[in-house]
Amino acid sequence: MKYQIEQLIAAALATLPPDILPADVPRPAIEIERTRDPAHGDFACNIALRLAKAAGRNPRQLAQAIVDTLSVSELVDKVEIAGPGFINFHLSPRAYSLELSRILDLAEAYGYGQRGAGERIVVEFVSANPTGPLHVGHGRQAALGDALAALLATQGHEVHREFYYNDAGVQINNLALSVQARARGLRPGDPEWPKDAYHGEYIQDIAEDFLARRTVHALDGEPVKATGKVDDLEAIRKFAVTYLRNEQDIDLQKFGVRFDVYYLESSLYTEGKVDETVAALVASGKTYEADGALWLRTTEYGDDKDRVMRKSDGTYTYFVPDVAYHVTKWRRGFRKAINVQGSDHHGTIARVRAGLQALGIGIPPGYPDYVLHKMVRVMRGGEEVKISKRAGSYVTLRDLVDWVGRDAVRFFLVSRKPDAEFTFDIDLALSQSEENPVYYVQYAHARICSVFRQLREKGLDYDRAMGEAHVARLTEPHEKALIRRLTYYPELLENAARALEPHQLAHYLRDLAGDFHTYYNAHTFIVEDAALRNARLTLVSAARQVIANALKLLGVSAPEQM
RNA sequence: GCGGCCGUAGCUCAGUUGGAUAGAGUACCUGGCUUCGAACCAGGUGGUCGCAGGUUCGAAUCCUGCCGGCCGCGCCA
Repeated sequence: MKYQIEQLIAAALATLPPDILPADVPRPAIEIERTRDPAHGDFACNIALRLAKAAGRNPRQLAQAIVDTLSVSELVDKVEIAGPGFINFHLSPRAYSLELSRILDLAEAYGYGQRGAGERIVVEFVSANPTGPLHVGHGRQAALGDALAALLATQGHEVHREFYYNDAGVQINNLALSVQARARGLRPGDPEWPKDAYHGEYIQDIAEDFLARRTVHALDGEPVKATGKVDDLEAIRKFAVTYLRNEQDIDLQKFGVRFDVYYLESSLYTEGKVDETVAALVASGKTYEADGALWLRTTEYGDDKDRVMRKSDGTYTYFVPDVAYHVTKWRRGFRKAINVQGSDHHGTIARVRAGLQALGIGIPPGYPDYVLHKMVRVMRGGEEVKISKRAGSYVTLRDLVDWVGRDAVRFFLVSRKPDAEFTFDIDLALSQSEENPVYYVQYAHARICSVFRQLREKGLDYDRAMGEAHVARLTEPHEKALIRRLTYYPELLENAARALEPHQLAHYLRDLAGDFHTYYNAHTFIVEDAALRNARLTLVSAARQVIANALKLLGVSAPEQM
């Protein structure tokens, strides 16, 4: 609908005589906005305000000239000039009727666009190291990343959800040593307890299963059977990593998040991609040796200092496989890559991009994109619970989902801007779980389903054709407000996808549910007048559809009864 | 010190990529179930959009400076 209004304005501008709008006046992009106040109609255009100065005319006068040349459309009832020179469009009942029909016809696909058709995007998120259970920060990332991926898919993008495992390096070695220590019966604090070892209870669990020669397996790999041989550190490492990956798989499955690809850092080494990348960087001439290490001149690409690639002990720093990994994204055909990460990692952005630039293989400077989110602080009993794997005392995602339910956690974690800090008060979530906003939205959905159940109990049927034919009967302000909100949905998806802001979806749902509840309380749907009754049922049926669609994008259920 | 992000009602947060009178929830006060589900609705109280300049028809939004908070600044990831 917005697009059609835009076309009307564009056509009018093109036919304006030069004495009103000289041909040499630069034309800004036409912006069509939703009005904030229903009295201003449905859409507003500020083009006259933006052209006024260059055209040497006052905005209202110019707006009048534009309105005079607008062609007639069945979608538009009335066009007005208001305020300093806005052109306001009031849509016709016909326009509303057509859009409600579209919602019911397209059903699950309503709101989808084709802006991203053919473009492959990889969204990387969670990417937790397999050194411990997922914590609530990972939960925020999972909720954000999954909703973002779903949002991009609505715009026609071919989206891949990807999880990158840092299953190589120092931390994994620490993990193996920790499990080994536990398997030998050591405890934290013992003289022989390894430095920097993980203390969490889960280490003990892994050690016990390793000694019991249990078999574990991760979603994408072969089962691994524990040897039970305490001196075989490599066997312990393999078992522990698979064990923890499986634990994370379980958590994510419970959270309703799936990935298309699990990418293992270790595979970058075994497949030679790390060596390949290092060789290419050396060949590029952007590296140098100093202090026994190999450095990359990342400062040439905006980093604030050069970075070590190969340490003096011969091993690589983490950012080398990171660069190699992003090369694979590019080579796998993803011309756009979005990484959802904690903002505490923002320092890595410059060096990864620098590495990709130094390779000179045509990757654009802004590749990959990042959505950074602030950490989640957890409060319990009025005190902050420290999030630390090494300390082993932190709230896991699994705990949270068990306590307040998957729907509430997902909705809650995605409902605010990623770059704002998030305080998750466990006591509050527990004690007021029924006041969580997610129930407000789900209740609207269940209530609509209930209306149709009531209809059947009264021996009536919903006649959609009759309803669509009488949408013009929906003249109450509450009805128009609900229709306006529903027809905004496609624009919302487009805006939220472009801005990479899934939280817009949560706020929209809250508003939409509010519009419905208000309407529900103000008017009875199941009335004697069949034409009006079916028109109203058409409206709430469309509302149910859009609520269900939006909830699905967030990974939240849309119950028919509560 | 340098860099990134944030600062909006008592509290938690929105603000449609610069628009019209800054909005929700919560808390507090008042009212609404003989009715399609009260897990709901209606009304009220509540603001120097951190501070000060600048840009323009127009600023919570963009620029500069300052104040305050979080994070990062390793041959850790």
